Amino acid sequence: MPELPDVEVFKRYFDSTSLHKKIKDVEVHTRAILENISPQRLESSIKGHRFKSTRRHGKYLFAEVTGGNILALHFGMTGFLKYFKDPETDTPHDRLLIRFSNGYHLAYDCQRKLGMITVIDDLHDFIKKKNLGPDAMDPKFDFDAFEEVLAASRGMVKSSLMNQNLIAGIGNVYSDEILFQAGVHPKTTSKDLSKKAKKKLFSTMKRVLKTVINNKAHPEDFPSTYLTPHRNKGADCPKCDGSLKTAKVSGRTSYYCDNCQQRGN
DNA sequence: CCTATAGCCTGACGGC
DNA sequence: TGCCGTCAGGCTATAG
Repeated sequence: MPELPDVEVFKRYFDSTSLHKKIKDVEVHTRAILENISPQRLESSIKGHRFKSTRRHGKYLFAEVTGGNILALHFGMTGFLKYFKDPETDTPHDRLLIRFSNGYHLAYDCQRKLGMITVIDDLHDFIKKKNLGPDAMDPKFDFDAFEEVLAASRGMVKSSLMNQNLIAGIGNVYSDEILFQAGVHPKTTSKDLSKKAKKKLFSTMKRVLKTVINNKAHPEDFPSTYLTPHRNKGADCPKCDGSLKTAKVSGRTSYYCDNCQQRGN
């Protein structure tokens, strides 16, 4: 579930709660969540420092500490952050706990352990190693770049949108939303899209991501024509009289409306 | 080269 | 009541 907009909301939460505070202690509660680093090395990389800035690329969040090390976080599908003071209000699956000297804590919670945490020293090296495509919200990722991505992939357009090596940040839920708002059927093959449809898809992608971020990624606050709050079997289409359908695309359940979303065009 | 699928992981839910 | 199968969807590894 944590896709680009969700992680952007996490970033802002991190910024408003955890920047510039002295890191008193670091506790790794689940070492399986660590990638290529020991609990000891993670601890010594950030302990005694302060977070000075954060960045986001796709679904990854990066927090740089004084001294240069960068804490890299991925949220899998159940990850989130919580800043709190009272230990009673700790989350049930806190895999990493950062204690600040002001008495507050930042927990990284991830029930299903599908997320990951590591420490890196160079952002661009990391992005390169992970073979991540451009961030979907990066202004430099413009229509020409988007068109190249679609031209390079032969499969279904939903698969292209979700492929992190092509575009970083879009997952199952928001690819469905983008396709629904653009009126494109998820099983449309990329090569069947007209120039006009590609342009609409591109501008819709940017607009949907921005709208979701502006609504703090809370589906209940999305515009009434949005699909996301209706992701359950047999739900009514928020735009027409029909009901939503599901189909498997790239092994994921895709929600769509046969009436509102056309193949091709 | 490319895309599709299985599996990791945990908890919720429905059927029997 | 309680057990089992299925599903959720982030990713990687492997099969096609």
